[in-house]
Amino acid sequence: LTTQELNKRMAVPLTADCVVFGPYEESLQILLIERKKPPFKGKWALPGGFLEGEETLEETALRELHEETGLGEVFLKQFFTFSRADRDPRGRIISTAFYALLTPYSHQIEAGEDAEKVRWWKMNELPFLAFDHLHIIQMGLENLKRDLKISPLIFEVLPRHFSLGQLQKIYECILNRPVDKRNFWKKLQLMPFIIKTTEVQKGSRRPASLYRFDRQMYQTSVNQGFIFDL
Amino acid sequence: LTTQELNKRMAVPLTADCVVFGPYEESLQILLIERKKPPFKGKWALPGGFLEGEETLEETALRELHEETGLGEVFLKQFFTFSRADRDPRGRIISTAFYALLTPYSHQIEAGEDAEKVRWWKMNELPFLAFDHLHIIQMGLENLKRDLKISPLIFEVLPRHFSLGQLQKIYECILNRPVDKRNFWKKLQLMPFIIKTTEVQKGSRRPASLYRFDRQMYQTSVNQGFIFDL
DNA sequence: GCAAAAGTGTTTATGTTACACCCATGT
DNA sequence: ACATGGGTGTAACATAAACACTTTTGC
Repeated sequence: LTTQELNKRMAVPLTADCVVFGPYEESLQILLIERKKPPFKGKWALPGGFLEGEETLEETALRELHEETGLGEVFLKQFFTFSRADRDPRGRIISTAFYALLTPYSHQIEAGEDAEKVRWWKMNELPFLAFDHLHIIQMGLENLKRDLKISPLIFEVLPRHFSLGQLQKIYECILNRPVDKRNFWKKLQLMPFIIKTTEVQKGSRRPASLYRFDRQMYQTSVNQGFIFDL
Repeated sequence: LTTQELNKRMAVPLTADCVVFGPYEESLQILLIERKKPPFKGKWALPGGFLEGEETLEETALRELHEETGLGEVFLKQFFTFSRADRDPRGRIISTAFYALLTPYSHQIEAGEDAEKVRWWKMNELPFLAFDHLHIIQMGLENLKRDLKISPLIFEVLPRHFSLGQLQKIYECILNRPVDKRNFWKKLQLMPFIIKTTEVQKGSRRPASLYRFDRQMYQTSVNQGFIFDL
């Protein structure tokens, strides 16, 4: 094999990085870890790590997220592969990025082996970020917003039974703008896969009816030509 | 370094593969090459190849497309990275896929070094495809259709000056359904960045007015809140 | 009884769909 | 003259946006 032939099969270490969005109250938050090792030791970064064994990148992302933050059973969506040669000071490392969506304080988080700390940061108060992770976050948010409008992503964030108020708050906080309650509720109630349960949510003030998202009914609707749009 | 440590930096060869769409007359076509070498020697596949040197994957895609098919100056969009361990019989190879859009017979194509032949195939008459390339094509088409609706992609396919009839035909052939002429034209004429030139297209029958897409005006419109939607 | 979130309809404006004929040219 | 694609407007319909008050509970 000539040098050129070898070059053509140049092998590159790959990582999967996760932009975990946690909408909470008024602001969208992101889960970051503080790096324990160089490079960028002590700096904040996206959870993620190297591809291992026979895994797909999707599996890498899930595993690393679990190892570094304790999160499991999370919805992940691949959105871009970052390949600039100078994006990592250790040398050439290519990263495939995923975003996740969950309710922050209903999941336990715990710093894993490679992380000094883990915590939620508000989108508009982010610290200095390692590598090109700020850029990755920005692209992740753009993709999330676009996908949210045309696919029933939002139900991944919610508990199995949820109130329409909860749903609306999450939506508002991701899109970062207020939404008219009546119009929003109307739209949802016209979706045949949003089903009112007999349960109510007690606790704060007037109890709210709880709804559930019926995945199977959603599939049926889509097959019959339903186009999701919020 | 322990085996595990080495494992964590497992390096993988990367390829960039291109799904080149060429809408023409009634049908959407895809550019394929016939492979000159094993594996899948003599079978049809997407143009693409290995990442080299300091390139980004975007640069790899452009270069390989040029080397294998003769195409240059093409609009490319990254849409997914395929990472199943068994997707390539040579071993673990990960591929980042791009789609491109162009008018087929206004570009010269020519089989390069690694290709026996290059030719356009109709979407609904595809031959047996190497690797997971059929799957890649399907995902590429889904992404193309989605992007086409909300971004001014279609102007990448057209010559600098184009008639609304040309535009409509391409649109119909990608979406694979007829479109109402008057409604379609109305929408376009309301876009401030679709500008009528003084030129006309002679040749066939009644001459058609030619329009151009003003990229700068498009940016201005978007900044002022314009939301592209066709 | 008061604060706080749940719940509910109607009107207006806007955008989308459906639809058919004349025009300018080449052959 | 005729065949071909270019070019144009309106009415019906559907969807989206604006808007405010009553209800139920916990404190």
